[in-house]
Amino acid sequence: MAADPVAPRKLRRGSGAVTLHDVAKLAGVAPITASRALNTPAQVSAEVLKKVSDAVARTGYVPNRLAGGLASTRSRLVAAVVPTIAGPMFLETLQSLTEALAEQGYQLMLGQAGYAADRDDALLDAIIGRRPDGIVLTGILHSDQGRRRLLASGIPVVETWDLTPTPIDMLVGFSHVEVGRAVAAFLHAKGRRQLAVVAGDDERAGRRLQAFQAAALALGLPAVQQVVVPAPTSLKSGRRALAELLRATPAIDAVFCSSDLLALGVLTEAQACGVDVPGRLAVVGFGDLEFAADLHPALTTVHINGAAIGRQAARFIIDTAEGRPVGQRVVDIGFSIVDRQST
Amino acid sequence: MAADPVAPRKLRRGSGAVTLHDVAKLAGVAPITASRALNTPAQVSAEVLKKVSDAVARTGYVPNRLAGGLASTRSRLVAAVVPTIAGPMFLETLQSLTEALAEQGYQLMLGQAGYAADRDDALLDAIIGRRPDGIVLTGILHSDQGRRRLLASGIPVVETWDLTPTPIDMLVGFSHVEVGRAVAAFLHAKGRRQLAVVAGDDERAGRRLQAFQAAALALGLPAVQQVVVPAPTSLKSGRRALAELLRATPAIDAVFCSSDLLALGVLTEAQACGVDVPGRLAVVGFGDLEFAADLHPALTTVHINGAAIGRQAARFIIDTAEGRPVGQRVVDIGFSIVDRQST
DNA sequence: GGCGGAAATGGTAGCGCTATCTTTTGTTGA
DNA sequence: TCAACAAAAGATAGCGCTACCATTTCCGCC
Repeated sequence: MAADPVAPRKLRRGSGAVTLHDVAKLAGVAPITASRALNTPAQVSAEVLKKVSDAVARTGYVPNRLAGGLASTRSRLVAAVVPTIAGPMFLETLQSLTEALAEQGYQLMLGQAGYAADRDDALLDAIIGRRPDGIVLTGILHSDQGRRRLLASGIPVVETWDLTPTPIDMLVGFSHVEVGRAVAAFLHAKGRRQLAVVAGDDERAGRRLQAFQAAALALGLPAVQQVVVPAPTSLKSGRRALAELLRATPAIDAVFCSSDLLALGVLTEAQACGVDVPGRLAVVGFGDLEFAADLHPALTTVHINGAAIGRQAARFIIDTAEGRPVGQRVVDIGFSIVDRQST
Repeated sequence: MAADPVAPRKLRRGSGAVTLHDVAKLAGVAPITASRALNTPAQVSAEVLKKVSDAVARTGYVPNRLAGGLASTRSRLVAAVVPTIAGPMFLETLQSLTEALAEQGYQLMLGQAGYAADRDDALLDAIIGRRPDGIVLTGILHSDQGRRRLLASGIPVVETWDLTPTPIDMLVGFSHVEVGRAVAAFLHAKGRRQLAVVAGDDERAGRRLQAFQAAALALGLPAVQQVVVPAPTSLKSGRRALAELLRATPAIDAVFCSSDLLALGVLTEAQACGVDVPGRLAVVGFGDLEFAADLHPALTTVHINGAAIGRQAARFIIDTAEGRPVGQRVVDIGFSIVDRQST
């Protein structure tokens, strides 16, 4: 065999991985045809389809979606922004979101906004730079400027876990005001009169709290005692808060907590202090986390269908990305009060 | 003004967003210079730097990292695979991983393997297709074939939460066998003799369980009772498991649970049944989740520094991606038993 | 004063894929 | 038989960025 006459300046830059060209060559078709065989198999003859599938199997080819995304301006990436992943509140939403996206070939990128505003900008750069096909906002985006940047980026945005009057784009959530009202009415109907609230220091919990207070007032109840604890909420905060409440106003007969974790803390402290629940004190949580039903006493709480929120958010984004029209851009997923033993 | 003499076939395909070329033009430099001003500012004069920054600010330019990743074969994406995000166990690791990555301009992609093996392949395709600079495995990757594919992909892999004898690549974790042994010795030293285990049905918990049993045997204790519950573990499973244990073997005086959630269930059931903890029954958890310290009684548990695992995993991947040599490729992060009131 | 060499800038050529258009092949009916 | 059209396959030209090489500029120094 003759030696290669030309000594090529081997300026191979690529990753060295199998490319669509390799597959096409092996299958004996043009690259573009191989591309079609993989992406729109209906446009290709059965024979070509087989040759390409075989070539893919033989080479172990995995399409480079960065390249695909660049060429098609569809990255099949979706960003989710949460305050922090450590709080259990949004996990169910994230889980169902990830799953629903994965089923359609989309991948979730996770961004944590933290509970402080100053990282917003860096986070948005990181996200927008990846050109996701959509952004799911769970919990607050702090700055108005951030909202404006998102809008300017042209990326579809789904806000979740809320029902704001002025959504950026699409929205799946429920009314925190309604929750506050409903819980106040619920406790009143159960004969509770001295209501208290333990709420995390975040904007939505604040809205529930205010609505709760207003509703209690409207029902002719005495002033609602309140303790605000730092976000993210924790069992410890709940214990401390109840201790504080009992010290300041021993007569309280119901506590509405802004998370189930807080409620667990309240329950724990009550037990440690010998306060009977629900005899002397009713406790209501928020979120209906998995453990709520099996506590002792089982926790009465506000149930939010977090998984449904995630699925709907995925549907919004995928529909938009695939060019299907999205009819109703605002979905109220509702909530329900699960009446268990703690009230 | 004369009409444009050439009617260009406007085949603008792009996203319409500001590109590096736009910035360069506005700054009056070549695109490549603008690129350097953004990525390696040290290689550029102060004057150019200023012009480019101004142009960026004026246009609101956000670099397209898909294009950058394609050109440089460095996506600055890192994939994390967890069994499910809904279990609280790995959250701390995920959180610190996300943060540590974000600080260096990397973004996390989340993949859920589920507790079943059949989605492995699709998940790997989705991940490998995005050409991440690294993959963090938390919890098991099911199939051996999956491991082989990962290896073949050439992507750096960090396995976490374990200390396997044959790591794929890099590893941050601790020894589950040591945990099992240490807890057995701990309970024995506390005078407990009738040990029991409630363990989730996953491989690592199984290894802790076995080591625990073996150690108990070696210490001359009677056979360890065990209940295996489905993964992911839950409070409910814990309650049921204790009920079952007490029915079958009322004499048990200590329970080692494979998660804090399970331990909370055991504690709850004990309280509901009037079983005194720690008087009659000692309870040990695993994970030291945030709530463990504030339960009543405070939960004795095995502390794992999940945040440290996340940080180390990030360091591994970033060092590898930036071409820095990684010295020690296996890091034993250790564990400790936090002795609180439940034992 | 001019030369070596570093520092700063620019040009070119892709990374691996797909949108768009063009060509070829196959099918049908008048 | 061949125009008329649909289906299948291919050619071309980027997507927006960076690696690599080439060029220019600016010093210091013998």
